[in-house]
Amino acid sequence: MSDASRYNFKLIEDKWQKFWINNKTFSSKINSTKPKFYCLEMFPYPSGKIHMGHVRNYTIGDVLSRYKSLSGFNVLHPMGWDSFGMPAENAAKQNKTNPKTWTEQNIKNMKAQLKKLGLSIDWDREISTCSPEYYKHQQKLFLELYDKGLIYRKESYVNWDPVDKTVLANEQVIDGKGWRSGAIVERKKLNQWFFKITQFSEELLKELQALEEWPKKVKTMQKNWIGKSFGCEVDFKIEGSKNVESIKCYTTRPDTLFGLSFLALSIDHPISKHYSKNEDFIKFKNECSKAGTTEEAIAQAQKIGFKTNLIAINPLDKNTKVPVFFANFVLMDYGLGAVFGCPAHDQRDLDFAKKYNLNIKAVVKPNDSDETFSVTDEAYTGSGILFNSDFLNGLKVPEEAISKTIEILEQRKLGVKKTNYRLKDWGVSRQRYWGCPIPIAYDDQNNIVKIPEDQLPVTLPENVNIDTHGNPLDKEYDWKNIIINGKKCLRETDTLDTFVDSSWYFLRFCSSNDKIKPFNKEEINYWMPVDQYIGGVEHAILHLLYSRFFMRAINLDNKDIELKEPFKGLFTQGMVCHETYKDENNNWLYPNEVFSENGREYFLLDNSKKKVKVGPSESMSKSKKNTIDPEIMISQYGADSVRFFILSDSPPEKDVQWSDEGMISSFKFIQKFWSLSEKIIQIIKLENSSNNLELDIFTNRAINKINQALEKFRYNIIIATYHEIFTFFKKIADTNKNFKNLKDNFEKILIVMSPVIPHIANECLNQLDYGNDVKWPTVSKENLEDEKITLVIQINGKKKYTIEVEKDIDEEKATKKINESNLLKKYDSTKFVRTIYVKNRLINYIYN
RNA sequence: GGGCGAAUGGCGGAACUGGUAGACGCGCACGACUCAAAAUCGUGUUUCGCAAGAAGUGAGAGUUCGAUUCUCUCUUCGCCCA
Repeated sequence: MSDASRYNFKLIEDKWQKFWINNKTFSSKINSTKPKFYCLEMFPYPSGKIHMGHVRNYTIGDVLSRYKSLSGFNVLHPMGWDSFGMPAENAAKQNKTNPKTWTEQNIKNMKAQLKKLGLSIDWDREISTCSPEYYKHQQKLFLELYDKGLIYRKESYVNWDPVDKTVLANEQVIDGKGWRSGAIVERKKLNQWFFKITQFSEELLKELQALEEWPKKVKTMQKNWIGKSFGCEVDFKIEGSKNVESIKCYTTRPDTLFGLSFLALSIDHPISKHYSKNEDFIKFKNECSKAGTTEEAIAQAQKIGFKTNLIAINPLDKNTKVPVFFANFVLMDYGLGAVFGCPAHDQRDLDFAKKYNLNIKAVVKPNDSDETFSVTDEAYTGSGILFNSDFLNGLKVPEEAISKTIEILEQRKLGVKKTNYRLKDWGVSRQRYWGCPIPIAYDDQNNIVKIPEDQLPVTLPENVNIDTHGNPLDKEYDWKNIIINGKKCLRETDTLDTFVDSSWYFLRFCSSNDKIKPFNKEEINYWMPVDQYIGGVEHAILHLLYSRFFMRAINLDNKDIELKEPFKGLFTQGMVCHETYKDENNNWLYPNEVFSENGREYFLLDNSKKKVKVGPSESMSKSKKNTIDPEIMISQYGADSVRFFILSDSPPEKDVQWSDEGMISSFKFIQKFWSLSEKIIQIIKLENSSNNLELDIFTNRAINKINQALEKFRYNIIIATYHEIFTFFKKIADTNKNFKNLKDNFEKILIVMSPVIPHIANECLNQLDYGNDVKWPTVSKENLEDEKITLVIQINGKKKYTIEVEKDIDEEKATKKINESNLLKKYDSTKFVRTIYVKNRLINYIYN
């Protein structure tokens, strides 16, 4: 290939990117004459540079957006920045800059990088959650939801880092220690703001069902997260106290009541107030707070208890009296903060019982065991039959036993059936600077005061000292002290969880230029819901659940918006993976620090004698240095090549391996395609020759294949089809004949290639003098299948021969043809039983 | 421990509702061009076998004329929850 004919992607890609911006090609406006399509990818955190995960995510969305747009939809495809959050604060501490400058610089860089990918984004709708233009609306929404009673303040436990004097998110607690300071994390009670998501537990669960275009996996995950369980509240009469008459426990296993061995209460149970002066109890309570707040931390922590002098009576058996403990594994937020212990059939209870030498009585035996069945080291939680249980003996567990026991308890007024949810209210307070200020203050009596409308927005003070322990806002006295309605007040210094920012951004995109309201009715009702949402499966639970909650919260008592589910379709893409490399000292190495000649043995690039240890392919991460920089790839191979490669090797929902060979091969494809296109453009200038029917048929089928792959997100199949297209059109071009239908078919091909490789496809179309009104080609039903088909001849279900026959012929004609061919001569006709004929596919001869 | 999913050539992966397994790409081999190499183009490439042919979709069973596809058991891996 001569250099002159080489495709200059830098020139062409730059040209088209400018063209799209100058012509506002992707700007979106309400248009009632067209069907709308809202395509949204999860917006990025502005960390500084885009990574391959972004490239994959946004390429998938871009292919869909461009396809829908060419197919006649009015497409909304916006982009923004999830720009509040901890990394900005950490970076500010490290680099002595401020979070705002750092974030804005990152956005600038990343926006330029995204533009180089050639994405069809309406940049006029760009939003950034850290800008007051965005969060002022969020503060209004906060107050609205507060007025609706969906937000409240209560004391709650947090993971407390005693060194950094800060609250940690669950994922920042690693092995019970703070991720930054390494200090042992404590449980600490703080006043915090909560969103009442549990008000919608049932709705959020039930309405998952209607989300037909969501992956089943994600729906299951949400279902488990909400965790609906059926059980019952049981009343236990108490002896040994003047203050306490009875304790209510929640249980999902009332059938094991005859195995009762103790009651366990949360240290926050109302009864604990009777022990507030008991020194041993206070000691115990302190002991309990030396552990994290995650369910996992609590499950793994050693089970400890504080024995009270109370005695509980089994409601079904007055003769069984058991001790009452406070225990660290019981949580006040779940159920009633009190459970009954049945050690034989619950591992946690068993561990506890063994530690405190409590009774262990089995009441469920496996179907194949007899009355001597007992439990020693491992609790039995499987199915079976009740025994040792008086009048409950013989009931099947779980089918009849649970419901029957609840029935009896209800009849005797000893308990009530109860539904419980694992889902807890959403704590949104963060003791940090770089987040949306909560628009609340407190008067001198510590009463909650809403910031009045005319004092909104509450903007973050600038030039604060970030490099400090605890929340920097606490020390901003000028900012904190305010006057509301003539009264001195103190601002709330907590900021909002960044999940709040992303719980409604998809609404803001619909009206991102509305200065007054967060969003307006007309635009929401036109664009929403998001038709296709695309992002990583790591957000399957929290972000998506919070967004679903927000939609309902906004909807409550609001007749303007009818919508409940924000995301009609959801697609979760897989990760981009790469091998990992380590040097002899186990330091991670970047892929561009190593080289290999055979793909098996790797050496250091700057010292070819030093061998490199190759680890398994894992999702790209900065910490393991197994990253490939998209910016370098784009500058080296061009955006079209990178887009082409990132879709080529695996279906989008699965993980994809980054491969240098694959990247180069994609680049070569673009080059080859350019030469082919140049040749075809020359051929088209020649004198017309005849029509080529094969050309029509091939193009029609290829487009049909691409359509089907597009609808099913099988983007790797699209790439395979592009390769087939190339091979076919190369053969056509090699004839050097300008078939009458060549130009038309080649144009169609360029259009169906344009979603993946928009720059080169548009440039080729342009060189063919194709106008600006590009429309997706239609597929004709004719010629989708061949006139002649290959019929398979099977003997006893195994393929033996094939034979060419006309399409749709019946068995009789096919048999005649086979008999003429003498193919079956060697089979013993006396042993013949019958045939099975599947039209256009096969004929199966059955012999004995 | 529970839930969900996956397993197909040397590698990434195709295969519509049960009907020709291995599309397409990578890699590899051979050939053309070249003094030579790179690049490019062409041909071939599941395994065993010279061939005819046989076997073959993680393992084992089952349903069926026919199973990568449906059912059961097991193994391994991944994800989520604990």
